[in-house]
Amino acid sequence: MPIRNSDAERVRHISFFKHADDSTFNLAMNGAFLQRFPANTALLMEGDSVDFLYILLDGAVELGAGWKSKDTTLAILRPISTFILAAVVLESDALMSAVTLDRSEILMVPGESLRSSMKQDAKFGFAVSEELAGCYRGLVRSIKNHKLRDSTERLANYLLTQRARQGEKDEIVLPHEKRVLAALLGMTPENLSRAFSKLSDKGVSVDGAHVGFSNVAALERLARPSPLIDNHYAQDRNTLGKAYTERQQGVLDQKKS
Amino acid sequence: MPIRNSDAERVRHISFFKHADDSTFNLAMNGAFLQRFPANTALLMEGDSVDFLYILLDGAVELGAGWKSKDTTLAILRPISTFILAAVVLESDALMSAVTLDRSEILMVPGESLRSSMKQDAKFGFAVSEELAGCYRGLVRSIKNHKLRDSTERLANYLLTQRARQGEKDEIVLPHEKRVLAALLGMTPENLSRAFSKLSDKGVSVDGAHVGFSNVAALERLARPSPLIDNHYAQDRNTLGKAYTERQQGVLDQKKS
DNA sequence: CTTGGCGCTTGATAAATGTCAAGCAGAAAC
DNA sequence: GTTTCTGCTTGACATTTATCAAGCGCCAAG
Repeated sequence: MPIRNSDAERVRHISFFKHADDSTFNLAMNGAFLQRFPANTALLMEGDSVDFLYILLDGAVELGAGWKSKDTTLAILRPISTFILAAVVLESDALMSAVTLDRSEILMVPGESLRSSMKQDAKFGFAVSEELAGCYRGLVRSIKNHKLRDSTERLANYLLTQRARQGEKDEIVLPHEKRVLAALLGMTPENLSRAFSKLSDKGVSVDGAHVGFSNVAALERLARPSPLIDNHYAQDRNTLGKAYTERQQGVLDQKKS
Repeated sequence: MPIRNSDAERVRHISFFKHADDSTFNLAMNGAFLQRFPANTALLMEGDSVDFLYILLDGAVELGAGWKSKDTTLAILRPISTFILAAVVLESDALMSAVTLDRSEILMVPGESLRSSMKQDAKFGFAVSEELAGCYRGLVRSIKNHKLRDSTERLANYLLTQRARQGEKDEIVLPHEKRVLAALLGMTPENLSRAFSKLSDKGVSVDGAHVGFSNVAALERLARPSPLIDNHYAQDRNTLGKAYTERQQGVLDQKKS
């Protein structure tokens, strides 16, 4: 069943699709369809072959991985995000699992349609390259965060990043359960609790999913955020894709001025 | 000074360049030049703006990062490898530093030449997309390795990967100093020593840079290698690029058979 | 040949993090 | 309204990893 125009239009002007002319866009959307999933649905398991590019239009998705009896969370996606782009471009198996955290709407775009339109339209292909480059840079920041900071520093920087994304207010709402945040930051739930406690003397207070800040300067002195690791962009810029949010040219200079 | 044909020819049939026809290749190489650096030369620092794609033709390069007073190694490159591809495609600043470990020959390809040739030739652009996808997948494996395994498990898996790359012999040669390996694996040099000691009862012996294996089955039982984290490809396939080495479609099935 | 420097190993100790258990609060199910 | 379940916090203890120091061996410089 061909995709309804209204569903495809939801991504017409987001991320790398905005660089496609109408014929390229229609070629890319050939065979695409919208699917709705309840919460806690496994969309993909590690090692699965991948035939679709997934575009999260509503809800939340957790990308994860496991080994022996350990699991971890590699990313938590919010609308509008694409995922499994690298595996689709390379026609490879998935290296991550994907599970819905909330009830979600996902646009499934056939891999072959995307690859064909990239090979046919160099400008569109270049835009997808930029998106892949942005995804790569996001992962470089993530591994730097893990290798260079301890667990309290990772939490402190996470909170400052969320605060930037949620409008620089004195209170934010954690976008998911704390055990998911613990897995994302690479620690056990018990240690996330202890890390929040450590931050209480930097003015951080917690009430369920609500986190308050009363001494941002002290928190920043501990966190030492760096534009080379942390990416403080506003949340409503998420739909612009990783190519946009990860470009940041000259950002060291911007920070200094 | 234009690049000598003989220098450009060194990359004519490697990695994504092999997908370029002659005119696209010449456009990509427009303004390229070969440079030789002694060991321990800083090629790039984190935050530097990037104007060239670097291609390591000979020697070794360490990609690293620091924060506060901590440093880590993110990758160690062997010939023939490209690096800083994502920053060039996205026209962004470098998120990693690059330093030669040995005396090295590096081909510098202007970023604008590469981007122009990608935009002009969709097939070549697609090949660069595949390379970026491969680089991304390599980083996914790396972060999974760090988040899911302890330091002894990371060393054990590193050794098995090196053994696969060096021809499945009973002895390998570590390709760089142990303190660099320690930084790559995310531990201090003292802990690398202790991890090697822990592996001695799995048949691992060390004599300088030489590592011997006398009980590979025992080592594999501890290491539990997984094709979803580890990439056992032969070293002479390195010149084929990350798109090739990271594709691995259906590899779970291959491993089982 | 001698001296100095560097890489590495080992020991002792400190810090960070994980594991296990218990209890509380709130929400969901009955 | 009651019961059950889940997420989270806190305590106690174990394990992993880092830090600091000392010493050895080898290589480079003089």
